[in-house]
Amino acid sequence: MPSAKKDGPYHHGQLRDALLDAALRLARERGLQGVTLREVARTAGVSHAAPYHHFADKAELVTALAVAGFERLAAVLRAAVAAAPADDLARLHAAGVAYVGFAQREPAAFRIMFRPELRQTETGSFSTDIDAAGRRAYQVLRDEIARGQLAGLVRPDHLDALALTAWSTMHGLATLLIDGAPGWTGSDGGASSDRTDVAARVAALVIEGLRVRAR
Amino acid sequence: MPSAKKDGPYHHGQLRDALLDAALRLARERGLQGVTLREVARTAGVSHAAPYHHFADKAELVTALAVAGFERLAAVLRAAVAAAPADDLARLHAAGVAYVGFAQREPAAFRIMFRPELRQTETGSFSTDIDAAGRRAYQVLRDEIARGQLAGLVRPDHLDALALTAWSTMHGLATLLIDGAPGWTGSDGGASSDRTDVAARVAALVIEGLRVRAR
DNA sequence: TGTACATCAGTGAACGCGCGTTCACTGATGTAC
DNA sequence: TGTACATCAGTGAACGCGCGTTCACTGATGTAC
Repeated sequence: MPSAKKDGPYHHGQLRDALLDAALRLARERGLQGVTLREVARTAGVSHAAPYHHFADKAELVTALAVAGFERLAAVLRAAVAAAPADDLARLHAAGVAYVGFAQREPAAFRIMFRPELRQTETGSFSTDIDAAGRRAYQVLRDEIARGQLAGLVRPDHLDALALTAWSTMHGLATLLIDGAPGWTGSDGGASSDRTDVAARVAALVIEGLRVRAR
Repeated sequence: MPSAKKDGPYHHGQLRDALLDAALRLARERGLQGVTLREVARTAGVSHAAPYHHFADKAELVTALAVAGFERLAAVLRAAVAAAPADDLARLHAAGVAYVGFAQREPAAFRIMFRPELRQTETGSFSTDIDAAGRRAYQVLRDEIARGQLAGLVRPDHLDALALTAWSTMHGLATLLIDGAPGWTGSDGGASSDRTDVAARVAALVIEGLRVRAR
């Protein structure tokens, strides 16, 4: 037990970040309904009123968490694309696999990012911040498909229809894998290596559908 | 104001069903966090302790809601398949479009069905009932793909990999459409007819990927 | 056809709980002179 | 280098709230004889 935590200074210094960390940890360990403002403060070692010096209310804290999640996702996708060879549609495939990998590595963040009640304000509109952060992640996928079209590998259909198809597939797979798909039992009964394989197979199949017919 | 409701008999008679109806209505109108046992009872016009004569606890009520949802989904998919022509892969396409249509018509039920915290018991295992009901819905999709393989239209890959790809795509599209996809703005800016079109286009594209290459 | 009685399906008060938020406060920090 | 003072970032008590669940109860129903 670190006494530094008990005897810490009156001013925390990094409380905003510490609260976000604590909230994410709670989401991971106890699920989304375990993320309460009071418990977040407790976890960060601070009184339950302290967060109000950094966030207007609970919604603002959770929104910040979602924005940070989308930024990490975009970074993961960009890294995957950059690491893959430029030939054929390997980069698009890598982005798809990375999307599912992110969801599997950070299921709590992934759920927060797409939970509608966390994105809608009381008036029913959407948080601009989350929308912008989401756009930056979507853009990575979209750009790779556009690149594929220029290279003559992807059919010249409407770009957003193609991108939405690819996104839907990987998004659906990610949610089914992390939330459990009722009624679906993996072919191999859940071998541990199965999951990354499954993302690669699914990504390959959906890319087949986007590909131009005549090679 | 129907006096029949005020002067109703002491015994309700259909309380179990009335509670499920009330819960679904609340989910529709106020979101999932608006579904509390007390409010459900209030909506059904009954005291807050009455539900305990029909459900062991809140989780049991919500589980029943999820099971009913999967049963309706399976029925919708079967109907769509039955109504479509048997040629080519029209039936598979119809099932895909119907899946998204169900989610759009019943977003509240759809969310309940796939909410993991509603399916997991305290011990971490899954509700057998929900799993069985989910399997019946999945089976419709799976059967159509198997049929496509027999007809030589779908590639002879592992059946569950193909079915998971199709399911993932339509499931992902459904969730992105009903929960809002951060950063995605539909090409047409959200024309009302766009949504059913988009499901048809996406379904067609993913089916392309499942199709055998050499015709 | 009546009556006794078990069972079923409601009621309403009460329990303990943790939540989000507000408020007056206090200790620490930094800046002007 | 010191001192006054504004500002910042914490504290802890308190607010009102609605929740899930339990309990002793009571009214209604159905069955045996």
